Amino acid sequence: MDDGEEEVNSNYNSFLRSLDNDSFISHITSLSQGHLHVRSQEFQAVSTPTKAAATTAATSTAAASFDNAVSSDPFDDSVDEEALVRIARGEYNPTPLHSTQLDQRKDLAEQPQEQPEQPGTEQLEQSEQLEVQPVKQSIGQLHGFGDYATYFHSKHLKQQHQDAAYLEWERKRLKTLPKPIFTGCTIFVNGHTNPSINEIHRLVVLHGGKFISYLSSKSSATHIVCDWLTPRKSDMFKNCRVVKAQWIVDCVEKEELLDWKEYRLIKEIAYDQQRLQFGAIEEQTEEEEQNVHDDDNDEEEEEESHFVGDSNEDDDIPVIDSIPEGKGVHKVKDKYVLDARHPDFLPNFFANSRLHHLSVWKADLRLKFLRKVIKEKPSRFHKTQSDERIIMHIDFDCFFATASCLGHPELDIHKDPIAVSHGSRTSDVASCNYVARSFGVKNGMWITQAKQLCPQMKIIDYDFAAYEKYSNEFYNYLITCDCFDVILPVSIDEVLVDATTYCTNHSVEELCKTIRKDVFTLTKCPVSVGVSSNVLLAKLALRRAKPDGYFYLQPSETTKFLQDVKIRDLPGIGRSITERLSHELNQETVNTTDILPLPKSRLITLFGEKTGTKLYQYVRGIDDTLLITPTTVDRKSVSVDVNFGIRFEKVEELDDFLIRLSKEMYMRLINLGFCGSSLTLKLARRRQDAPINPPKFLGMGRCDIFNKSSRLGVPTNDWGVIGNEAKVLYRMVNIPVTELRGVGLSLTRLVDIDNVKKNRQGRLGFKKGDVNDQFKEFQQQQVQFESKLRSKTPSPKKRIGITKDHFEKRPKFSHNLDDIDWDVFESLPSDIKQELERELSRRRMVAVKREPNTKAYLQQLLPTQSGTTKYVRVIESPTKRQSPKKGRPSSTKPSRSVSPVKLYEPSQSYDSSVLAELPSSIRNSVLKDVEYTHKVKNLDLVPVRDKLLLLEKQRQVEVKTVDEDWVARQSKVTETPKFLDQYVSMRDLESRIKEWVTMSLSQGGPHEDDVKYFGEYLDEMLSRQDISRVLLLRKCIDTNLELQKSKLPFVEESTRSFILEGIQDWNNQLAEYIDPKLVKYI
DNA sequence: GGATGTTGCGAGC
DNA sequence: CATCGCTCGCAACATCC
Ligand SMILES: Nc1ccn([C@H]2C[C@H](O)[C@@H](COP(=O)(O)OP(=O)(O)OP(=O)(O)O)O2)c(=O)n1
Ligand SMILES: [Mg+2]
Ligand SMILES: [Mg+2]
Repeated sequence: MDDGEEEVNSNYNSFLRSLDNDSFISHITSLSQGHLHVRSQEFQAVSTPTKAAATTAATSTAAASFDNAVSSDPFDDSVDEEALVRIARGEYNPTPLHSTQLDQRKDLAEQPQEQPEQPGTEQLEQSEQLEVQPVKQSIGQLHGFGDYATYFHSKHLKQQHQDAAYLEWERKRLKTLPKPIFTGCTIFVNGHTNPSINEIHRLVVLHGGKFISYLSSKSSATHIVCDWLTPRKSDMFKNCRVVKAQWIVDCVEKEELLDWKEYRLIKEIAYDQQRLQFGAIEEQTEEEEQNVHDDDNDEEEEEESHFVGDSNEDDDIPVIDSIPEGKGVHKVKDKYVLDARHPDFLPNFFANSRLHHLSVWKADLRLKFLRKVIKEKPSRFHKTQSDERIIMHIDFDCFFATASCLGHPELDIHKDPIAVSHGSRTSDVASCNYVARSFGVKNGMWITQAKQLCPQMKIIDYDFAAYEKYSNEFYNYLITCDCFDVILPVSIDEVLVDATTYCTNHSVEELCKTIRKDVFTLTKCPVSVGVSSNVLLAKLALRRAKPDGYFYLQPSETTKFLQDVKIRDLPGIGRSITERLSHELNQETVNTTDILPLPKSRLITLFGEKTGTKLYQYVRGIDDTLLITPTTVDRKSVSVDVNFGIRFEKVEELDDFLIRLSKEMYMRLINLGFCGSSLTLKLARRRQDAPINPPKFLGMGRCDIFNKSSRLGVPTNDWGVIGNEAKVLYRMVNIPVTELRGVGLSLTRLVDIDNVKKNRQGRLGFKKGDVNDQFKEFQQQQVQFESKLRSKTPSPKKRIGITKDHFEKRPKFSHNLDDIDWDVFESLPSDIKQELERELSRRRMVAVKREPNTKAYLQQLLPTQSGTTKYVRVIESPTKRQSPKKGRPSSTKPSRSVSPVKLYEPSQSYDSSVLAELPSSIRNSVLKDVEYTHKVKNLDLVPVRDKLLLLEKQRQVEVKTVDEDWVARQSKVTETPKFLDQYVSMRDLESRIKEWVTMSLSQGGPHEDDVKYFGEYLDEMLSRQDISRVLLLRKCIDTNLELQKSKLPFVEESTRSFILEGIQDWNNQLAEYIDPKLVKYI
């Protein structure tokens, strides 16, 4: 609408931002003295020639409106033009609407007749024939109405139907059915198990249980059967009942439903597990009001007490997925929608946050590949670094979309437009396939917009477990195929490899083809490959390779290739630099060629030493980044951020949330083995011009970011310390809780937890009196805190309060805010005033504005020693600044002298330090005790400590030193299991197999025991999800048998038939012992 | 001028 | 009716001594 207005303001704002604090205040002062015209003068002076200013204005408006149109989404995937061209050429057929629908209908109609991969037993096949008709009909009908959303429901029903038929069949066969021990249980099997998924399926159904073959947010399982979980999945399933497959077997054998907890798979994360041991005694204490308020998982809670009370409730087994309604502080509209006030919000959020998963996956991968390097001989590293290298950048095509789609056989990824998303409206499109992209849909878009562009687009669910699985396959393959000097994971779907050595005597193109073919065979997901001589060019080549292709950018073609590359596409060049450059060059889009004329020195002045140099080199296709796997994990920080669902009304709600965040942080720290000594609280505050409710449901909208950090003194992972420090930090930035849209914690200055332990031990050894030690730390904290309080002295109110912080950090202003005449300021034109206010607020120069009743604005809620809480009113003063160094005598705090302030949540302070001293292997298992202590408010901490020490003693056997053995066991993905008690590489295994096959054929076939052992070995690999290797080894046998067969014409006739018999024997044994294990992976 | 802290940007996305 | 907008490192800049 009023574009002109917008334009001016946007530019005015960037002008304001470009000023340093001093000039900024000076600017306000001059304004508030009435010189309104100064504004435009200054403005133009800064933004260079007038014409430039005009263009900039145009660009930034364009950018702004683009922003609005696309969503306020921070990501910015640009359209892949190349891909669109391909699509237009028909290589990626975007089928017209009607024909798409027809195709779908056809696919779906056929679907029910296809044999489902899952229930592979003959019984099920028979049952299929018994009763499939009605189901088929119902599916057909649903299709008729085009209701694909319910398709899976009916698929589910179909399975139930099959199961019923199977049961019927068994009844006829056996005349009677076994005891229905699993009545009321709904079982889901995850990954490879022993017995197999099919067998479990059969057993469960046979014994009265319900079996489901996939978990969705809508379906619900009472138990998840699983023998091995990736760490990531442990996280996903941490609130579920995950049991080992043996549970099923034993239940069946004993003919009763055994306590699943005896078979629990996830031990380390379930806080409450240990409670059974205490529960009998302390049952009453824990159902106090504290419990209701402070519990992280009410559902688990109840369930546990049921079991303690004794198992008489087969019928009302709580359901894993059900969201607890009603109790506690949560926001229910029509459905269960939690905001950050609800205790279940956090685990739920992280379990479903794609960005969280992506981040964690990335970190995990780095760690894994680091370990690989440690294990490997370093020889490869020193190889010819100076030569021209072959760098490949490999990336899955629309990864989430493809992977999720594999769980939706009724959809055709090549024809149907598909997007992965949680919901509708303002839900993000995480990934959309290339058909959807041909309509203009992009990753990161909101559903509303995507639907506008492509109304028939199908939305499918996330399937994080699948992404992990395919990625695992992918990475394992890369390791296994042994062609790379370096493998550097970039993300879950993306990797950089150095193939120089291999390509000295192999064709690059062939390698690309092979990789693409193999990965597709393994995962059914296409990857694209970009190849060139350095990381930069490989990355750029990848863009051209997509989708489903490869592109080899020869060094000689670099210059030509770079001509069409926009600087935005260069790695390391983001939005900010792009904007500044387009401003600088006075043109809308900037190509690499536009930068060529600029001298290096100019780029350096503009963007700084490093960035300038990098830019200078990149536009010339130069990139000397060495592709070397880092050899050390030197993590610098651990952080937990939530910028979704943050809606608080009361400070206490935030306090509770901060504690929960700290616990999350604590868990991560424990898992990573770090303590840290510097804490930063990051807050996102609704921008004053942003609506209270941002366009995105429960989103953050446009915000200003505030950071506040403090030294903790000693490295810690204690959630009590972290949480309470966070509360203190919050009280130092004066932001009303209602304005918060995002909260994050970040711990830096990390120290390896074992070092902390070592230091502590050293100290303890010297002093012995550990409790005193603790107390001293405690006091020290208190002193710190008191001095913090003291530095805030009450003083006469100002019209606009300035935080003490401001003065501490910027004491040398020549222009003080006090120079500003606020009355004149108030009378400035409202748009200008607004911009100034926003900028003031962004610079944290304004504490609280427009809050007439700010008298109590800084309430300090602190737990006191007695357990009650006290409110301390603090009014910050802009005029009086204490010298921060000298702790001043305690004169000014009348209100807060009664009792010493306790900095910690009840519990925590003691046991956590004990915890830090435990060997990492048992640390996890004691967490629940800590949690327990907290819950029951057991103030007698000594027994807990004793208990921990005892536990440590008991477990001491398990605590191995770090030797070759240990290292080998750490990396599940990259290692092969021990073969005949030896550590072996894939190469070793392959040559052994060759030997074995050759040798066995001279004896008329393999020994049965050997085949069985081989089978067990594969099982072991399978349990590590190492499917590609397993298949490789299996294939290796075939290859060698083929090899022997091919030699047959050259041997004597008698030998020939003998060998043929041997081969036959091989095949028989493989079919009996090996292939059944693999059938579902082929 | 170096050590140290804070902020903003960019990478995954 | 909704939705799951995270996490890390580095470079530039600010400040302190
Ligand atoms: N705004 C975004 C962008 C990506 N992703 C997720 C989903 C993607 O599948 C995955 C990988 O990101 P890519 O950038 O590799 O995008 P795609 O793999 O989806 O597409 P392509 O690589 O073919 O461009 O990350 C996301 O959640 N949100
Ligand atoms: Mg991808
Ligand atoms: Mg990617």
